[in-house]
Amino acid sequence: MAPRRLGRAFFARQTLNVARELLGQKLVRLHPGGVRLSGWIIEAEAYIGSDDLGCHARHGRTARNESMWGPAGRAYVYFTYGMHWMLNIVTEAEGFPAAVLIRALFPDEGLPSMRRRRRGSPDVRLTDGPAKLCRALGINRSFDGVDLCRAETRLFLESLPQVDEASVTRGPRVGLNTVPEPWQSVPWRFRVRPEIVQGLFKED
DNA sequence: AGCACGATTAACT
DNA sequence: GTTAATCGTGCTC
Repeated sequence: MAPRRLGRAFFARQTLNVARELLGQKLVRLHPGGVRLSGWIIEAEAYIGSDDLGCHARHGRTARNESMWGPAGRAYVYFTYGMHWMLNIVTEAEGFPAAVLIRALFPDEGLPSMRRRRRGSPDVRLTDGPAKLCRALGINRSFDGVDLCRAETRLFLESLPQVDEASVTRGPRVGLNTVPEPWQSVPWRFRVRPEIVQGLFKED
């Protein structure tokens, strides 16, 4: 049975639901030449609107965060710390700035390419951070604004069964250390339980 | 024009 | 646990 691509309707919903339901879905990067790089999403965070003081949209609409204001199902890719790219997927209605940050993957296809891009990292560290997975998959500025729902894109998501509730943990978002409350502590981070991810690595 | 800092990572004590 | 790396971005002057 051929896997189905996640379409616009999946992303054009409440960001918290999208973030939760992205767990277990497969992120696929099509390499030039047809090689597939992919991994299952195991961690994601919601950033919701310009009132959310942890969200880049708190500055209003700017050149950098423009993609977040666009239609759902596009990539919002930004540069930070002078060296790292981060991948988000835009959610909700066009004109409302919200997105889900993809924070970690369990690597599946294209391991040799990922190892080349992330030279020196063991497989368990290949895609276990938001900047690491962008590096491993070769995601950079050129992906900002790309529509992940179109047939010919080189980046998209494939639909897989939902991760069951018992396998999911929820908590505060990471790295918002100077953000005012309640935004620093709202439980908008979703993860597949670490012990389950460890089990996935052991199966290989 | 200048400045402080970031949705992080790897290396080190 | 602490810190350097490294530069685009948004804010202040």
